Amino acid sequence: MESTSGIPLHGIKMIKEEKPSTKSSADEEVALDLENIKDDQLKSAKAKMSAVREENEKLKLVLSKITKDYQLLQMHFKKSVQQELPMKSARHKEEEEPELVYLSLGRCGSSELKKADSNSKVRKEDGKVGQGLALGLDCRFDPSPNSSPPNNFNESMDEEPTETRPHKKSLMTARSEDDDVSQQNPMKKARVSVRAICNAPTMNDGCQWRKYGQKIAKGNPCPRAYYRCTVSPSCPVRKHVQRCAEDMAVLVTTYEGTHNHPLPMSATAMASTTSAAASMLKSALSTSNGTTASTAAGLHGLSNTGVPTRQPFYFPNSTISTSQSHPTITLDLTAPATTTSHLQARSCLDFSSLSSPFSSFKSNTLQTPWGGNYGTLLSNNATKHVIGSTYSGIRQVPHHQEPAYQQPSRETIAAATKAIAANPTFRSALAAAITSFVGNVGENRNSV
DNA sequence: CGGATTTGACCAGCGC
DNA sequence: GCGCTGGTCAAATCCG
Repeated sequence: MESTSGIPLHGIKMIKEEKPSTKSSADEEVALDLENIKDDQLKSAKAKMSAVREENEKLKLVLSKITKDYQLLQMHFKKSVQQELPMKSARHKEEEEPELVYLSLGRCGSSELKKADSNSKVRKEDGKVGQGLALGLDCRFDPSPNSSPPNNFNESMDEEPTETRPHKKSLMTARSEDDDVSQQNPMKKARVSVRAICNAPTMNDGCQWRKYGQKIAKGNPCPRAYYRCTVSPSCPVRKHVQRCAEDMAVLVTTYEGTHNHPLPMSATAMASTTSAAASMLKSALSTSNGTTASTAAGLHGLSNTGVPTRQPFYFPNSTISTSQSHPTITLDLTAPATTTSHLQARSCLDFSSLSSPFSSFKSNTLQTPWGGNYGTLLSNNATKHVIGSTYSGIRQVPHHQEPAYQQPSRETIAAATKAIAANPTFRSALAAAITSFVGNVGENRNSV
């Protein structure tokens, strides 16, 4: 609170200035002057205090609202999960699928699981059965009480086996094991590609990466750089970065895999987003029989037939492709989103800037870990606004005008919760984001 | 000196 | 089977 600290200092300074000038005057005059000065200071201080109190009350209201909404979402989440369980089990019986639904970034597709199961006898020997296959690359809904929520990397890591990255010679054997799975699966690891304007050689997503290769790809004069996550030696996440041939300012970052370790706050935004996108990609492909290009229509909550699906997950300017058997969802952040009026400038991504999601709290705009704001989140068209070009810490260049926080109407909240409840992928991503968000509220308030 | 980066070589998958 | 391409490895090099 700079304003509060500034007032008394100014007052002290005034007193110091006044004292020597009244030295020769009568003591009464001095006393009167001092009293007047003190009164003025007191009044201004009181005014400031009341203003601060008001602001504090506002913040409290906002916080309580967030907490309520969070609890509401949690309730909806639990309810819908309970409701979906019988539906899912019925659906699985139809498709002869295993009970677990794997929404994974590349591994553990249902068919893959079956094949993996067939190989389980072999794999049991080295104790990597099942779980080894799950190795942090999936987000799943598991009816068992021990299951972790999807997209929650911290928790998912806890239940995963701690696999150390095989080095050098052992790498080959490990890769061959991995290949056993991938060779059996025609659909390779899902990828999330992010196109964004970025001047830096790589997009700062808050994670630690080590470059392990560079290659000139076909049809692009710019070399493609290959990175792997070095936060944890066993982390399977890779990314490759390449400038767009058509527009050198556009940086295309493609992520593959899911972190199997706790992420710094600054990195969770991107990880959650890519994971959610990958999960949605998976579901989008499954609804379109896994063939190419469900396209943006599917991402806007419509199936290829134009009929609304159960996926109101919204990624504007996004496309799906399955080139080279790699299902890839591309999030294009270079073009302005049609639904986000206040974020139409070309964006330069810096996900690491999200370490302080409440940076704009002063203006009553609640910054979410996506870099969007809570006002937008619960404004009209709530489901449309949540994830789009507003997501994931977009740093606007030039600085965008921050929208004022709008009190969401009941209908809006109802619509938002309905939409959220309808989509498990969105739910999980939102829950993770809100969890971190609410956590930050607490931290911030404690630190003040 | 240790870690990160560079870069040529190698391997696997895919299409013809 | 062969060539092309993407992806990875690992020795050499760079850098703090």
